Amino acid sequence: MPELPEVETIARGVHECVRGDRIVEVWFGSHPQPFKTTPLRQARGLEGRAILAVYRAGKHIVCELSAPDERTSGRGKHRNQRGGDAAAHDVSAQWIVHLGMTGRLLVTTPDAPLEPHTHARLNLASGRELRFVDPRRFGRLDFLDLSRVPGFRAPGADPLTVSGDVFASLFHGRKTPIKAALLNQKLLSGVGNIYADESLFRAGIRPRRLCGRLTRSELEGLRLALIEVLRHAIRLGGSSVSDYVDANGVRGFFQLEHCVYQRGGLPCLRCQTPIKRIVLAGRGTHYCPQCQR
DNA sequence: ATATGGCCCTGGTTGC
DNA sequence: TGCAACCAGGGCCATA
Repeated sequence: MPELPEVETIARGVHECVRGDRIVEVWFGSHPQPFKTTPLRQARGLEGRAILAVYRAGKHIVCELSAPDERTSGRGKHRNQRGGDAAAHDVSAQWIVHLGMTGRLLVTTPDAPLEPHTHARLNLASGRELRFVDPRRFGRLDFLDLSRVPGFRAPGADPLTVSGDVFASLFHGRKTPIKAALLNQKLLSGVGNIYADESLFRAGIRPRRLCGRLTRSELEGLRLALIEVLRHAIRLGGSSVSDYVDANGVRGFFQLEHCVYQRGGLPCLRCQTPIKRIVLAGRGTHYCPQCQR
């Protein structure tokens, strides 16, 4: 499941591949689930725009788009080109991609074999193609016209840049287990099941501990553990569990460094105690009963 | 207001 | 061996 490190890796890869390219033609599949904005509105909105930048916001991928170039948008071909590219670098729309559980964003050539469950194909002026593939259809696509709505903002703080004070205030006084709070995107945006379990292990904190009962120094330890885990995972290109690959179809390697996630019953890498698996907030949760208190 | 549980989906795994 | 039941889970929604 793509979380912060996987989304960061994909966004960087897509950015490198398609920055400056222009969307010439858009094809969308017939399943309605992936579309927050209707496919027709998204397709009309996307065509003719240049991709200025691609970046991660929480678990979302934001594609920043220029105003449409009337020459390539297919409509308004007869208008004059006064102004030309003057506004080409102003962000006037965003395409938002959330990968859900099994979503992939791939840069391919148009003749690459079409994978099952391909829901979106964006033909680019360079001849490349940007594809959204998602078997389980938990992913979502959205188009934001910035002349009508504000730009995308992640619902919570970014785990990599949040200060110790803000981090502590997010969890202060809450009566929910710390693991559930880590998964709450309105508090921190980007942490999912893998990195919640891994950061709690590295911080030595049991997933069921209530937020309000954690000391300030435990919270600061958790923040630093989280940053360490996320940065390490980004360096290794993310965790390839399920079918995660980056924009070029390359797998990550952080799954080889997991200490607890999906290691239920196996010996703790630090103390050999068997890793426990419980269900918390509806999610499989893994921890070492010896190392985590 | 805040926390919990059901639901959407399909592919891989398990069990008979 | 083959098929069916089960499980995984991010985010959204209804409910307590």
